[in-house]
Amino acid sequence: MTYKADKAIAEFVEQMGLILQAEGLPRIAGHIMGLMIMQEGPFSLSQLAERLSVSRASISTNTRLLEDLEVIVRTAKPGDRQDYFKLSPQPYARLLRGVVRRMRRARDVVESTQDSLPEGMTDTHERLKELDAFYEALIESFMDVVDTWDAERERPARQARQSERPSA
Amino acid sequence: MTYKADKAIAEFVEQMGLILQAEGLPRIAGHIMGLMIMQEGPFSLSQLAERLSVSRASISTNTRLLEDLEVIVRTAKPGDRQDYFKLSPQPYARLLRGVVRRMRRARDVVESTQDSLPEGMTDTHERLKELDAFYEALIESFMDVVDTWDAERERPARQARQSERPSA
DNA sequence: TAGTACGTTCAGTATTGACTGAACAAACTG
DNA sequence: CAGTTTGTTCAGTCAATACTGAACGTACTA
Repeated sequence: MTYKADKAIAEFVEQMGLILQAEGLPRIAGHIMGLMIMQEGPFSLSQLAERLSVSRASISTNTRLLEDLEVIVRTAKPGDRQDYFKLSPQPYARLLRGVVRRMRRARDVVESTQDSLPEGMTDTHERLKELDAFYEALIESFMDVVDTWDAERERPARQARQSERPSA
Repeated sequence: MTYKADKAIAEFVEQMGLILQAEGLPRIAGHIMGLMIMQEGPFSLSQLAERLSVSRASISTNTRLLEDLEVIVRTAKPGDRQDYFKLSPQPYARLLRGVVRRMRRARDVVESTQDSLPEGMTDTHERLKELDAFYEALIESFMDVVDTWDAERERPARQARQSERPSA
């Protein structure tokens, strides 16, 4: 019964749009990512536009965005001039790396404030120190998750079989 | 030299506005939080409005938001009808709890999709399983950070001295 | 070379939501 | 009771930005 599948796919694509949107990304980027989770692809730009009922311009900008975030990769088919897109091998870990970058920048703000603040303000320095320590713990914790994920990726595990190894 | 301090404070308040905004919260919420990190307060609603040069309406809605997120607490001064606000004891850990809640909802989407998807789609199920495992690892990692923070809070440490114990 | 397919970019539109001013309700003061 | 003070809420405005259609540049094809 393929109707049930279609409905589940449509629902998931829609929800991923909302989830990514809550993370500050365009909704369509979430739709693209959601679709690629549900169906491996690869998809051409035109296919994505038609499948998601949005303009090719939107697909172009959002695929480039996801490409910059290293969530998807652009591939080619022999004898076909179109660009094709599919999920990159470890899309979630790569996405998380971007989050870590953002948190590092936030931490930089805290630390530069610590530097430029007069010594006398002891209480303020303590609160900043606490915030800095919090960021440190969080970043470290994130990196742990990413590293664990990458380690798992070393041995071509069952959970990511096809097209996993870059030098196939 | 208090000019240097004022400049550092203004800069930090502004930056916290941008950081919180990047996390999907209103900029003014970041300003409030930033100010309270730099100066302990407590601040009345009117004080915040004047200090940050925004309307009292904005302060009202944003203090309520931060209150819901458990980042700040509303207090009272004897013989003063105004509400006063200051950072809650472990504001960052509490904020993180909200993030965890959001991620749990996202994970729910993944799992309900797994349930409603026909068994036959093996590859899709594997990708969803990977995403689910990723969320699981992330949530667990977050909870670890929060728990560690809370444990540290148990013994009234040096890094959070005044007004730390609820039953003073 | 002209023609076509493909992806990108740019100006314009539409939507979202942050912020404001004003009206309002509740609690206090004389 | 009338008059303040305080916080909330609501309609309206404004700014940010996601998305579209059209124009453009490039590369392939006949």
